[in-house]
Amino acid sequence: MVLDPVTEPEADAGLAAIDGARFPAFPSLVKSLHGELLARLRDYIVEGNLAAGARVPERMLCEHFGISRTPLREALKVLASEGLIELLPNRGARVRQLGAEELVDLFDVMGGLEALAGRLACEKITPEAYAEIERLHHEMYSSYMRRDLHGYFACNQAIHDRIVQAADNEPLRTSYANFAGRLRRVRYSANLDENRDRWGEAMREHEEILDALRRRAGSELSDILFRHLRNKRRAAEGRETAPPPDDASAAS
Amino acid sequence: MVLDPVTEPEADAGLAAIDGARFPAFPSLVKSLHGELLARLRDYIVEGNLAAGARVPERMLCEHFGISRTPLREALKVLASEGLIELLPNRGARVRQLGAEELVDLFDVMGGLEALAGRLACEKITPEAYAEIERLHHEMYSSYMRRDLHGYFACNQAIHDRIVQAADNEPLRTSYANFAGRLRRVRYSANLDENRDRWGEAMREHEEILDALRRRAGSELSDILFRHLRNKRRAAEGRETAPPPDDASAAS
DNA sequence: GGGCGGAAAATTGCATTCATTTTTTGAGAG
DNA sequence: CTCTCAAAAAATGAATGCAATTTTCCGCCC
Repeated sequence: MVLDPVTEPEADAGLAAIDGARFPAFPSLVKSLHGELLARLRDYIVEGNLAAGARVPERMLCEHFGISRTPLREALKVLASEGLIELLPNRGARVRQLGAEELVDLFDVMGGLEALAGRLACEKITPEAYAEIERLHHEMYSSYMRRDLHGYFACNQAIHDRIVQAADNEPLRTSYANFAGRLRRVRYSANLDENRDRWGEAMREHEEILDALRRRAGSELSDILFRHLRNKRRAAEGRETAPPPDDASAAS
Repeated sequence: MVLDPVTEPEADAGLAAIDGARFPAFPSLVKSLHGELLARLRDYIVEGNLAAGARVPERMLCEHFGISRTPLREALKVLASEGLIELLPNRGARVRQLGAEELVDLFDVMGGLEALAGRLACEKITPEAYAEIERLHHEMYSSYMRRDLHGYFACNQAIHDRIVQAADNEPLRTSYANFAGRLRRVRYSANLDENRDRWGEAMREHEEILDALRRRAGSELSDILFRHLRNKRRAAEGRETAPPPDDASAAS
């Protein structure tokens, strides 16, 4: 069984792009059909093909993926444990709706994980990996000066990913990917284009980040990264989710 | 189906007791038979009824819990996503064996989560909750002076849990519980009885913890908690897992 | 016209069944 | 006696079947 006779979940421009740093989730799960389906279903939901709060139609997904209900339901149970959907007894699964408070909580956890990643990265990063981050930082700065939002986002994303990678901690990577996935459904129109102040502030924070990392100042970097995420959230506050899975960039 | 004909897995005093502030893991999962089975199976494994690295016998567990393979397999998939077991394609599930590096990584993540909890607690803790922690701290100190290891452990555990509760962040609680569960299989014979130095050091660290919390110094507390966990790990280093599910206390 | 009640349809949860794959077993060769 | 290899046995992964619950739909009453 190869999971083929399906119309490829169209609209996957969003994730595929950022996918450069695809995390393996759990090695044991990526292999073996079940893991394949799990990843596909996760993407399907994360990309917004299902409205927030909407019912998850087993039947429909079964034919969409060309499988029977058993593996699908197994995948749903896992996605529920990841917090992406919720299971109502006898009433099926629903796409988890994020309230404002939950959003804040999730951002804080992301901040905590990035803080941890930064601290660990200071201990473990190789000179090469640091050099690469430095390069990305300068490229980002250049994008910033050019007001190239897209380039800026890409570098920004890459830098944060590199820091997590540099932490060299598998459970951390997995958790990070999980929370990032949950937040990916959220669209912040905190378009930096409309928020020059925040953009400049974010850029300054990144200067601090690079500086702390250069000095391998773990505690400091940890602090800065947490605050950085806090500010990112504040800048994006009040914005809701958006069904169409078009643009996948997130403000920083 | 009522999931009855089984000897109740006991010894979960840790999490269940603290329920004053609700530890629902995921609300959607605790209700509904599936969640019940999931919790039971998780406990069954965490408590060491299955040897580390051993095969997870579906057939046996089915009759043990009095259910068919379908719900059991769903639960196994979830436990795999939690990292408690691993799924080998066509070769079933195995209890995850923690190597030394993974253990270190897990401890670091726990440290990161506690650090985050401390930071958030400084922002959100109520005077009453703080007073309770202060009380526990003094009780712990008293146990320390009396060389009452059991009392010391209990207070220590309670303090860390209260800090997580005070952070008032559901996803954090869930993640924390998840990682704590993974580490529960590990028995550190870092018996403070045989390690007076570490005991005193831990006590001093707890003084710092309380002090930072009193001053609501989030960054500081964050730092201390991370270092505290690091030291805890170092003191416990080199110890392996233990099959018998007797005593459930973990060294600090 | 706007609910109300109840039967039909759909959906869910779990058990059972079936096709593959892996593991075990045992006979025979070296 | 040990190793090899094939057949039997067992286990896994997924599909299907079935009872129970929920949702939908439609005629009916107010």
